[in-house]
Amino acid sequence: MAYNHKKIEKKWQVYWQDNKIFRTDDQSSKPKYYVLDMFPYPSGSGLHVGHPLGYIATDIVARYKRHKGFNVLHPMGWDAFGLPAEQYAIKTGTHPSVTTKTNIKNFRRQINMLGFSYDWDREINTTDATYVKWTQWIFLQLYKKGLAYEDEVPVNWCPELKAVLANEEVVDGKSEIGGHPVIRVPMRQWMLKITKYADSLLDGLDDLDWPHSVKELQRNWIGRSTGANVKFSLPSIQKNMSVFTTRPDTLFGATYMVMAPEHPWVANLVNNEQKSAVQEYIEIASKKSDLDRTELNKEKTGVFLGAHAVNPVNGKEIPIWISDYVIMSYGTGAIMAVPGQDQRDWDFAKKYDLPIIRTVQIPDDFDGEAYIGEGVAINSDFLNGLEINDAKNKIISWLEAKGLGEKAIQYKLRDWLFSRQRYWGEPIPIIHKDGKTIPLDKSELPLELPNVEKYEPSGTGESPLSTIPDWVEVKDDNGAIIGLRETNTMPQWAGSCWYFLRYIDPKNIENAWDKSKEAYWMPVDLYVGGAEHAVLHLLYSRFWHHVLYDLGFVSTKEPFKKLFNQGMILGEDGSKMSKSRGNVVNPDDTVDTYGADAMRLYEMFMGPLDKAKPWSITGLQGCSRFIKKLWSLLVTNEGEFSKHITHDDSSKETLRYLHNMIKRVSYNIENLQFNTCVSEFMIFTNHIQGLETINKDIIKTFIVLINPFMPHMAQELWQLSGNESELTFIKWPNFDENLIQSDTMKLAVQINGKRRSEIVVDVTMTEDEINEFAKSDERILKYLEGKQIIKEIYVEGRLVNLVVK
RNA sequence: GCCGGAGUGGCGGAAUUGGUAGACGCGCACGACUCAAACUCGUGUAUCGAAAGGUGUGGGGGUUCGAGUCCCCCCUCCGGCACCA
Repeated sequence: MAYNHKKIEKKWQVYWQDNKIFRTDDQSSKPKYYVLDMFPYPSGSGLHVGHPLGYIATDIVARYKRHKGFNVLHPMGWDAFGLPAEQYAIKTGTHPSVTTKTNIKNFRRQINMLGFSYDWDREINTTDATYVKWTQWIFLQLYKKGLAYEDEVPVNWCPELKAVLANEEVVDGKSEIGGHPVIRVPMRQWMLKITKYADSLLDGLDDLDWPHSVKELQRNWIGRSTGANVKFSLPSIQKNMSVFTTRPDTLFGATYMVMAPEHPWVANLVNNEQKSAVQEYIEIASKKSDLDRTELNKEKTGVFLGAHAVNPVNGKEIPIWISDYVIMSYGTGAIMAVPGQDQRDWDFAKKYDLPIIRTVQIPDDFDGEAYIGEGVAINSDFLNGLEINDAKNKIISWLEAKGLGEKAIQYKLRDWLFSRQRYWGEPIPIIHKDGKTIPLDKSELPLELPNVEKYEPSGTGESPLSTIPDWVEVKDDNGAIIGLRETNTMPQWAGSCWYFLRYIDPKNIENAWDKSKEAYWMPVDLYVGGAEHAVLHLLYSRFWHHVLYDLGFVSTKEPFKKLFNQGMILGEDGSKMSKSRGNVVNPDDTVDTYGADAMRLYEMFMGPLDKAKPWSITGLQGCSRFIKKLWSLLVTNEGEFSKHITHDDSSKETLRYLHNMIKRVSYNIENLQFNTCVSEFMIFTNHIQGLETINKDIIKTFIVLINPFMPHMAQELWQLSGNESELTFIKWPNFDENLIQSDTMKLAVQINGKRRSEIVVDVTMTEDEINEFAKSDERILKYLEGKQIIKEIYVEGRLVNLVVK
């Protein structure tokens, strides 16, 4: 009987669901294994074949670990707040929760059709009130710890749309919708003090089993640099200007100072003569969009303020300029310019004819401009002759002793802009009263979204919530207004910062999670998802987790022990799958035609999980062919287990194939190398295809091995073989190294490292015997004629290499 | 520019981490089955050469008995950051 994937896959999916085979016990004497997927945003367009790639991999690991005797937590849920549903609501008036519900239904159907072993009793949805409650609760923990504050920060304001836009809604300085100009305008926002955790987040990376590239990305993003703050006095306004530098050793070479155009002191510093030029420059700089700024990078511009600063090491007066190559938001918004040792300063100095003093000895063969290499200090008074590091230490001590500066650390990382002027997000649980902020009490949570008529932002750029007085105004029993609710909502990142904790205890109404359950399950053992989340999601959720750890709510500092990024599946044309290219492959069609097992198997067979690789319909057909072939090998036309499957003893050769497969498949699953596992199945199948009879126990072992990859067919075969016990929990087989050994082995014989012949020897032969045998080989003899053997190298089970002269 | 990753047959990719390069699959060719085609099965398939043999893992050097694998220089592609002082 030909393999009927539709019937069989449906049958087992219903069986798994009805019998709750994958329901996970909260506590167990078994060791735990927590394998997590990055949960999806349920978009309207559904999945394409690339989306479930990571889910297939984690499902294989989950099923494998169950065979290995682990209590496996493998949940799925929905990151359901987000812009598309809100935009759809603005367009059609459909409430986002309605859209979300529909989309989730479709996503769940698509995910289920692939036969994943999720514990659906733990399904979560970030937009459920029961979930929002705890997202808000965590926000309040951060607030109470002093990590949430309000600040005026620039946002993307589109005057035409009267709306604040997210970065992804701004393309080339214009709104994505309509192409209207977008400018940066300061607005009151909620910020989270992630910078306070910069060191903690940096240090935590060291011990994580994460891709090297992701760790590097996060390190660069945090961007820690060490140096010193140096005080320059500003005589004209009788203030001190502190600047950050990583090269305090070059202080004697600081020949001018540059401030960001937006620096608040500029207005005070500028003299009358320069006033109009400075104002004009500030004007132009403020109008530059981000794109212009990068384009104009090539040529540096700036204006002299007509004021001076005093270099603390030598008392010299140096001119102060403004230029947009200095950023207000890093350090103090001002720099000491050392053109001799910094190329940017060199370029600027050359253009405006400012003095250049080298303070590090350049090598004889140096022909560049600014010199940033190693060398001893020159032109630097008491630092002269010192290597860079020694000079740094000495000048810092000197500055500290005189009260003119100190050692300092700076980060590129900025605080997290946590508020959005949107409807479809978690309301921030804060009440404003008399200029103060009052957090809601836990008992008042969740603070739910009210129904609104319109989803557009209010004309002032505030969220649509601000247009509902009933909701905004908090009244006492007499109806008097005692406060106003915060109308900003949280960003989409909020829900995904802690969802892995809620899976542990999804129905808990007393607490976000039970502490003992958390202690049992955390950390996540394996986390698989796309590389696009390398920084933001993974940094934000680590930040929250570090805070929760410091507050004693969680038992581990780091949430994700091992991280893996699955690669992209490209279209058949080798480019990214997209509707506009028309190269999207739909999993519904694929599963319908070839079945879930074939799709799972093919996606794993395509290549290494982390690499990008193109889809190939013929490749998929190859895997489908393999499944049908294996089926027809084991099952008769009448749908019964084949008569060739007997209790006859297996040949040594077959046992060797089997145990080799067990060894390699086990090792390769542990190392997430699923493509080679599929090869192993094919090699074994090719072998048994040529046999008269096959031992039944061997086939039963084989069924366990393929179960993680092709669970539907494995279950069906398991049932046909007459097994009553549940396949999911059958013990994973061990391999016997002795059975992998053959009686004879093939060795290459090399002359001077070049392969010249091949010999078959008995495994019992000694090294000397093998060497002698190799030397007597007919093809080797002619290479030895008239030569002298100076060395004989035997590599066990591999080769003999004869070095001749 | 800086940081990270990758370059192996016609294609996707293997190679126990220094030991017979090209497993497995796709594609292709030939053969069997068929009136025929599809399916299925079998055989072959890095490359040059009639053969003996030579050459081959982006290019060039090096270490080694032996290099796809280690070291140095260079090229190309992908991802990220982008005046961070």
